[in-house]
Amino acid sequence: MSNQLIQPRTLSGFRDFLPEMMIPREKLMETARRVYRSYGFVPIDTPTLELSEILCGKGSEETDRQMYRFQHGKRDVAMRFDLTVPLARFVAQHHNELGMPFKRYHIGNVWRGERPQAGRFREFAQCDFDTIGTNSIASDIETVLVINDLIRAIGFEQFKIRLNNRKVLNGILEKANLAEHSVAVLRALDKLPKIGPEKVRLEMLETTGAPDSAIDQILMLSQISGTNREIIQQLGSLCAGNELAEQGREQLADVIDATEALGLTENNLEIDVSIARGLDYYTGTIVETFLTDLPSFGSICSGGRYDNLAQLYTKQQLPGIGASLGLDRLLAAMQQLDLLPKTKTTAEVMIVQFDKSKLKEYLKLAADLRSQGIAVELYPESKKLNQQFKYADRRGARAVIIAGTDEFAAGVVQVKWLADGTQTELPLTENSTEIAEWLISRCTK
RNA sequence: GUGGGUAUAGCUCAAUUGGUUAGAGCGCUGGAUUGUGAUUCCAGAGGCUGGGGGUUCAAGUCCCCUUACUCACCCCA
Repeated sequence: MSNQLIQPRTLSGFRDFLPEMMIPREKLMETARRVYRSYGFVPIDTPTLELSEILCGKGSEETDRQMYRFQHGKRDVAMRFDLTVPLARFVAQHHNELGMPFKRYHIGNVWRGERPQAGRFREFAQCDFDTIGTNSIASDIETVLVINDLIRAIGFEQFKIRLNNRKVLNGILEKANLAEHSVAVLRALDKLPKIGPEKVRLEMLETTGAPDSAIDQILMLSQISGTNREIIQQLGSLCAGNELAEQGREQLADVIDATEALGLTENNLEIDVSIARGLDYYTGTIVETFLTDLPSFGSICSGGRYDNLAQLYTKQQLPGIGASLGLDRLLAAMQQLDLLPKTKTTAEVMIVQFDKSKLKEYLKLAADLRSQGIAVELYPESKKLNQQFKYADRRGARAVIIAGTDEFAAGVVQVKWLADGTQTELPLTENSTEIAEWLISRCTK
């Protein structure tokens, strides 16, 4: 027998989640679910593994390179790179059963074999929501509203949703006779806030070989500034004469009008004509979302409109729009901003096991409180009180219930509130209702 | 995938120009305290200095490889 131990470790870009990280992580998922459901999105799931021909067909060379892919027996399989391509396969396969329009959300892990960095992992969860089967601008507006609700429900007020429209970009590219270079031009344009107009210009000249005058036309976009309405106005002359661009500009105006009427301000929603996003399938509205306090983390929620989601798998034309919350990136950002609670417990209340002979009474009290909606933990051993208290405190419980010989004789319990150390005596009645009420009134604060 | 930086206890960091047995704070376990956490005092556990190889009388320290993290690209949640 070898006594050589295997060093416990995880693959680069893959992580363990300890309880204090997993508790807020699950809470984020619950928040996302709640917000999505409030708009009528319904949950689906798809396999993490698919045939490579399903996942690789659509992507660029870059996504193919990042895909985890292997042979299993005779099959060539791959791990999903995002949740959108599986959705395309899913709706192509099931659209008769689903009916259109179809609004789904999907929370799941995806895998990308790229170099990890802060907020960038090789395995991470995405929380997608999409509306399939409609071109209505109402869906574009709702997509922005969902993102706004979602980020606020998570607890942020300092964030910026950046809005743009690919029709504006593509229309202006057409006007400048640069349509054939759209990928290179948009890729360079996307870097505008990061590297500035001069470097963007150089990159465009280098990659396209287009004349200065054409590049200048594109770079007019970098001159645009002001309020959302001013930007729309300034876009007027840039878009003039190109149907696609004008259509895009109108859609931008529609989204701004509607969301403004519902109370979204420029603090949280801003047109940014330089953003281009995922260069493969977006065709209309595009959005990305940044935390004001951590802009370098990149977008935590991005998406956009596409004309034909499932064209690889069906002849049905399926337009749609959706976005994806980068749950693990957001979690990493919150950790860096020290916004995560330190709690290591899921029970707000702990009962100490004071008197071993009263185990049944403790179990009954715990069951009573649970049935009234309180998460309760009974300390598993009848150890010294100070150790039991220490456990409750270290894990982040809010209250401890103590019942010893004296209390049982008097028909009461002591409830200690750990934050301030105060102790309250409450009657131990048939269903522990008074104790439950007291705890509920304190714990919800 | 390309290029730079870093790696010492669970965490944050020490350790003369290479020189005895690698230290501290926090955290963890127990005790002081058999009816009370967070404060105080005491004790203990925890390190093949990320892993492997090399130079040297001698390596945490110098060299090479590797792995992980990190930053910039690429791309993107």
